[in-house]
Amino acid sequence: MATSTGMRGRTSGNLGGRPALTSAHRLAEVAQELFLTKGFAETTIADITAAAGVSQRTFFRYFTTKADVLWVETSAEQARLQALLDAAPPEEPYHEVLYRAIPAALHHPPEEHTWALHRAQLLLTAPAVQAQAAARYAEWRASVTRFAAARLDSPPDDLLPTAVGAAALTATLTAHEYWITHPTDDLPTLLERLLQLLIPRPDGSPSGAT
Amino acid sequence: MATSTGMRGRTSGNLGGRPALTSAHRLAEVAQELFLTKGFAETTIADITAAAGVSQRTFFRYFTTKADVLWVETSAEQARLQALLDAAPPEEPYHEVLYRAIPAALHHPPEEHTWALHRAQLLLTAPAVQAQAAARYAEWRASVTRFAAARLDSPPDDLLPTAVGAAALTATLTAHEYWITHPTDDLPTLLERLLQLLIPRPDGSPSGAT
DNA sequence: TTACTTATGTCACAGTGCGCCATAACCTCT
DNA sequence: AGAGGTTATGGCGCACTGTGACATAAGTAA
Repeated sequence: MATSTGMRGRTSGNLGGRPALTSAHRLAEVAQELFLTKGFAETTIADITAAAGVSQRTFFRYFTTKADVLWVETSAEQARLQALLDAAPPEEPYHEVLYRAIPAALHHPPEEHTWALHRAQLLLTAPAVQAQAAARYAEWRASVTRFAAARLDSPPDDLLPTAVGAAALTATLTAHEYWITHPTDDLPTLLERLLQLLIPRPDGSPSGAT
Repeated sequence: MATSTGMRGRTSGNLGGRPALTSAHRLAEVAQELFLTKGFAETTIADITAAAGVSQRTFFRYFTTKADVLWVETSAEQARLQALLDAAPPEEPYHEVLYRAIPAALHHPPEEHTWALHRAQLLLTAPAVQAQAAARYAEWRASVTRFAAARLDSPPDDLLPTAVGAAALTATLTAHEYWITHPTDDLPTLLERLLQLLIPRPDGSPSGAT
């Protein structure tokens, strides 16, 4: 499964060859700061590369798309989720695993909260970013779908695991969306409540709305 | 509420002025056919306008974006949903209204089925199309959220109506996504099953999974 | 030094989307 | 018919994104 990040990362092993002038992280950092001051659409690649001191061509060697700089962190979160799902005890009900694992995978230390909030605002409002979003979301959802299918002992393209994956994804997105309009709310709490509201449970237990 | 379609429709009232050489519908028709034969990304605006016999500049007077031609039908579906929700009897439980109204709003006569399938394939797979998608999806979801909030007698930015709107949207999308990989399945049936699985109900009744 | 490797820069190009201005085609009123 | 207003179109230039081809800089190992 080629996780298909939009990054074209330069080779990591530095045994020979010209040393890199910059890095994906550095470019993403510079870019995100410009996005916050000028807005995503108003920031050009020329702005970013000028600030970073490299040529435009170099930018596109690190990222396939301008929007891709916003998704640097995503693969790490994706990997955390996958690891948490793999490590979950088999006897734990699948919905409880998800209530626990998804907020945990998205957890960031307090000092990154404003960064995470800014990122969420950019991810959910800039149209060009949405184009890349679908592919990332698909991986997130697929992890949950596979997990649910395994727990339900059904093929992953059955409707129920599909629904569980879709619910997990939309809970994640809705929580962030709600969060950016209510920034004082606690994201993990929002996440857990939405997961409880949205994830279907096969045992006929009540949905968590009250 | 300016429904903000990506169309820049020429004035409809034709009292005076040069008659239009083309129309949004005609351009969308030509474009969609090219998309199906060559693919979305591989079809250029020049291809479309050449086939339609107008200049490129004219295309961008009808649509703000290449991807917008795929969303012509959307505002009609959106309007149908809104009308159905407005007309629903107040005593009917909100989730049952949604089970009924959403498949109805998306209903197309049998002769349009292949067209609808092709459109769904394009909408859900071409990255550039996703950029426009978020705005359309937001309207769809907002209709449901407002409806749910009214039925639940709560402000529309409460978490429960928000979750209902999110569930309705993701059920719609997931049904289409499932449909394009299982084209022989019946879309309205898929829709209804997913709505039953995903829409949270406040009364503690079992979720519909079995 | 020589060879190899890797990152960068420059150039040219296709494609999207927009602003501006001229022009074509239709209307109504005189 | 002619004048004036209205609307759609066409053409031109431009900024920006993203790519391919090719040359070059700056390291490492022999």
